[in-house]
Amino acid sequence: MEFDAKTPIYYQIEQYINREIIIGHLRPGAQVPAVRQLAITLTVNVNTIQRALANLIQAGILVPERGKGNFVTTDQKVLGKMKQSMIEGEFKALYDHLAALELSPEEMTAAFAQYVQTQQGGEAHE
Amino acid sequence: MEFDAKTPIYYQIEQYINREIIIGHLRPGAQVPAVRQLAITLTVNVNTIQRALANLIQAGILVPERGKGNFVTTDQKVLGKMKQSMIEGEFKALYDHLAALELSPEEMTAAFAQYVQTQQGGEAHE
DNA sequence: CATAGTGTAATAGATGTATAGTACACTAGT
DNA sequence: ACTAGTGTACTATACATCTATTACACTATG
Repeated sequence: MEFDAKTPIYYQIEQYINREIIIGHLRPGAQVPAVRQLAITLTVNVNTIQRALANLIQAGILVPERGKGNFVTTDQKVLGKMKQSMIEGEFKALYDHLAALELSPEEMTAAFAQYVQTQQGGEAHE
Repeated sequence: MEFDAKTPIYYQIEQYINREIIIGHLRPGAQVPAVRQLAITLTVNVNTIQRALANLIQAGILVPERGKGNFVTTDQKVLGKMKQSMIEGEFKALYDHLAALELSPEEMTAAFAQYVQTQQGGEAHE
């Protein structure tokens, strides 16, 4: 997996797992791949996986069962909040930066819509 | 100034100065505040300022004059590219993350437009 | 109870980031 | 010349992040 060199890997893994849950690749109650397996898949050290999982456990998104593994919570309230904060976080980052560039709300939406347009036409997924 | 604890301060300062240039607070040819002054204003160490400026100089956005100070380039081509990549970078980050959440292009633009709406109503600029 | 699969803990070392402090070099004004 | 204002360079220290490695604890299976 590719990581942004400017942000901690453990944090990017947290968000990656959150996305896997939101998409449905990891369903509520499902077992998360073993830490040693994740370490291989994501090409990072087990400790880094562990740190990411510890944060997700702390947040109640994953539930650990000793000797068995880590499982996605079935608490829909927690999952709903997580999804909300994930998406809002993305929007807020863009909004704040565009606001710092003194774009009006109309300009923001128009500019982003135009960008999405360009991505649709020239999809050159490498 | 407030910094995101998850990304290097020097990088956030680079982007801050880029924004100041785009907005027009720093015009082409204008002198950037002295490094020691910036260190006080942004409440960081001089070395951190220095590292950010070094990157901007490397990129041709700032032009150093020994003993005088650092100045914003008057090369419109360089400034244009910088502005373009700044805004595109913001869009790309959001687009990629929303795409990872398997939102369609229409859903993306609609969701962002809706978010901007919510920001307009409840503007509690502190 | 032995074993393989899980998570968990602890240590040591490398690297990146940020701070603190000192020193040097160039420019301009007096 | 002196001085004050610039950038620049270097060392030392502290902390966060990541890796490598080893060890331990719990669960399930045979």
